[in-house]
Amino acid sequence: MKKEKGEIELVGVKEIARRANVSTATVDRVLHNRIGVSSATREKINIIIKELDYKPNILASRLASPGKYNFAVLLPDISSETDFWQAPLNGIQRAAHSISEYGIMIRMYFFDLNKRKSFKKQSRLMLDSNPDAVLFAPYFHEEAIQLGNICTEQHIPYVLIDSNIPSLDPLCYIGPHQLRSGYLSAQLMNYRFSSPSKILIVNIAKEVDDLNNLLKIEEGFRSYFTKHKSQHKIIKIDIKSTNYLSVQAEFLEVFDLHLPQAIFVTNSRVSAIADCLEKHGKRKIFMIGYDFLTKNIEFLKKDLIDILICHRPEKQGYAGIMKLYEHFVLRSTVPKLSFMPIDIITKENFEFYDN
Amino acid sequence: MKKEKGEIELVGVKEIARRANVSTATVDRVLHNRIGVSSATREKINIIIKELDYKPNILASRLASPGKYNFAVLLPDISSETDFWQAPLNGIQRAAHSISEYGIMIRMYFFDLNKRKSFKKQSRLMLDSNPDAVLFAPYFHEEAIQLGNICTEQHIPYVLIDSNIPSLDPLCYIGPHQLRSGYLSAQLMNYRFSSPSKILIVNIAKEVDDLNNLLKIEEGFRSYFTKHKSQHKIIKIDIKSTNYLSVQAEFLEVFDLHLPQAIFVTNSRVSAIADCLEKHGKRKIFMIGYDFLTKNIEFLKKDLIDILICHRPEKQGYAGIMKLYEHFVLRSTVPKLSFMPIDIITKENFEFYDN
DNA sequence: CTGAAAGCGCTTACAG
DNA sequence: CTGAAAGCGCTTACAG
Repeated sequence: MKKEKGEIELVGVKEIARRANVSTATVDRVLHNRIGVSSATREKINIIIKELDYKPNILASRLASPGKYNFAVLLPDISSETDFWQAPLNGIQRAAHSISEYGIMIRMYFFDLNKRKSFKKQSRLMLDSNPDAVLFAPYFHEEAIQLGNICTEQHIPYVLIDSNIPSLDPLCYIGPHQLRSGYLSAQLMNYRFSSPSKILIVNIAKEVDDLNNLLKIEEGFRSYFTKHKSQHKIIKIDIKSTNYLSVQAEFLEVFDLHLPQAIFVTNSRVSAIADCLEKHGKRKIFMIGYDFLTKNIEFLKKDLIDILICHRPEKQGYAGIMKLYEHFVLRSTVPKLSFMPIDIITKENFEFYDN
Repeated sequence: MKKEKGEIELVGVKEIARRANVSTATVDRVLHNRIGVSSATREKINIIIKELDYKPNILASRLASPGKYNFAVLLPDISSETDFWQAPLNGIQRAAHSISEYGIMIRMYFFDLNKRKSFKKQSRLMLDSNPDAVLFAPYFHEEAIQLGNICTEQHIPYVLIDSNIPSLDPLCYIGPHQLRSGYLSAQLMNYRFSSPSKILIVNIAKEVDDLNNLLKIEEGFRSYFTKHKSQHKIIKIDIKSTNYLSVQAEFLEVFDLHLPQAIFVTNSRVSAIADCLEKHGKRKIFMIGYDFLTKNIEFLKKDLIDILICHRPEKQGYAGIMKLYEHFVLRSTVPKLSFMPIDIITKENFEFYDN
C-alpha cells in the first residue's frame, strides 16, 4: 500500500465550489437537480462540472446520505415439487449483501405456486410495506397484471424475472427469450436425430397461466422443425397435475402408446419423467429438459437426461436487484429487456456451470 | 428516499471503543492486526467484535484510507490473426471501472503472440513499474514461469488467466479445465455421430508452448472416446504456421487425403478452417471449434461451424482483477482455482451469450 | 502501548 | 437563494 495522493488531481465538490465562488451545499443542490438555486448560479456551476468532467465519489455520497431504500421481492415459495426458486432467491441475497452498505433493505414475500390466492395476498402485504421498488415473478397472469398496474399507479418501479408479460411496462424484464429457448432445444434434437423420429413434448403445469409460458417454449420448438422442414412426428401431452404419482401415470400412458425416440420436457419437472422411465425399466431415451436442479442433475449423471437448458436463475435474481440499485442509487438508465443466455448443460459440463 | 436511521443499530468502531473503554484508534489497530496493542486490550476488543458480529463499513474504510494499489496486467496484443484477447481486456476494464473508486490503478502491458521476446520485455517493463499485484496470461511457458517466480520472490501476488501452469503458485488461476473442455467436445461429437465416423483434429499454433494447451484439449477429446469405446477413426494435424494461407494449404492437403466427416479445431482459429472449406466449395461438414469471435460467429450463422465452445474470456478478465481486489481491499481468502464454465454456443443461442 | 484530533468527499439540517 | 457547520464510519499522523 502506498500513498500517492499527489498522483490524483482532486476534483470534488470543494474544487467546484471554489471555482464557482459558492459553497459546497450549493454545488450539491445543482448536482442533484434540487430546487433553491438561482439559474445563474446553476448555470455557472454546471459549466464548471462539465469542464472538470466531475465524477462524484459514490462511496462518500452514500456514506454521507442517510437515504435508505426498501426493496420488496415476491417469489414463489420453494416447494417440495421443485426447488427451482432457490436459485433466484440466492441471487437476490447475493445482491442484497453486495449493496447492503448502500442503505438498501430487501424484504421478501413468498407465495404458493399452487394457490392463486396466495399471490394476491402476498402482493397486498408487500404493497402495504411501502416499498420503493419491487421485483417479482409474474407467475399468475391476471394477478401479475394487477400488481404491475398498481405499482405503476403508485409510481413504484418494478422488475419482472423469469417470464415476461408484454402488456405490462416494468422498469425491466430479466429472463429467457422463451421462444428462442424452445427453438434451440429443437436444434439440439436435430443434432441427435438427422432422420425423421418420433418426439414427445411434455408440458407439466397445474395452472393454465404457467402453461402459457411452456406453450411459448413449445411453439419455438415446433417452429424450428417447420422452418427446417424436419419430418419428425411430434406428439404432445399436457399434464395438469403436479403431484408426482399422477404426473407419472398420465405420462406413462402416452409413452407406452407412442413409444417415442426422444422426449422434450418444457420445464424443470423433467426429473419426474426421468424417474418414471427409470422406475419402470424403460430403455434409454434421448431427453431434453429444463433447469439446473439437484434432482435433474442426478439424472443427467445417470444418462437418463441428456441435456438441460438453463437460463441462469441465480443471475436473474441478482441482476434484478442490481437493476433496481442502478436505477435508484446510480440513477442510470436500465435497458428494458435483459435476456438471459440460453445455456446447454450436459453430463460433461455441469460441474463448471455457474447458475 | 426515506430516513430511517432508527431502524439500524449502529455497531461501528465507536461502539466497540465505548464498550472496551479504549479509543477508536486502538480498535482500528486490532481490526487490522497492527502492532502496538497490549495483548490484554487486543483480547478484550476481539471478544467485543465477536459479540457484536461487527462488519466494517467498507465505504467508510476506503474513503478514509489513502491507500492506493497499482495492479499491472500483461496480455497478448489484439492481433489481426485473432481478436480473442479483446474479451479479457474488456473484462479487465469493466473491473477497473467498478473498483476505481477504491483507489485501484491498473496499468496494461501487451506482448506480441508471435514474439517470445516481447513477453520478456513487457514483463520487465511491468515489474519496473512496481505493481502491488499482477495479472497475466502465461502464454510462453518458460517466460511465464520466470515471471511467476520473480513475482513470488518480490512478494507480488499474481493471477493467471486462460491457461494454467501447474508448477507455479499464483494467488489464483482463472480459466478453463482444458481436459474437460476437450472431453465435452467429444461428447457433442457423439451426439451427432452415434456410429463410427472419421474425425479430424486440427491444432493450429505457432509456438510449441501454446500447442501444449491445445494438446490438453486434444487429450480430453480422445479420452472420451476411449472411455466410451467409440470406434471413431481419429486423424490429426498440427499446423505450426499462423499465416492464413499456409494454414489453409496445410489443412487442405490432409483434408482431401482423408475426407473426414467431422472436424474438431482445438482453438479459436476454427474460422480459418471454415473459410477454407467454404472457399473451396467443400460439402458441409460437422465442425466444432473454440471461442466467441466475430469471425467464428459469422461461420456459425452460415452453418459452416456447428458448435463453438467458450470459456467466458470476458469474465476471466473481470474475475481476475476482482480476485486481486478481494485479496487486497477485502482481505478475503480467494480460492486457488476458479474454473470457468464450458459453454456450448450454437447458431441458435449465440445472440444471448454473455462472454 | 494508547488517545485526541483531523480528515476522506459528500450531504443535510438549520439559519439567514 | 445561499452558506457555515456538523456528520457519515473509518483511518492516520502525531503526541505522549
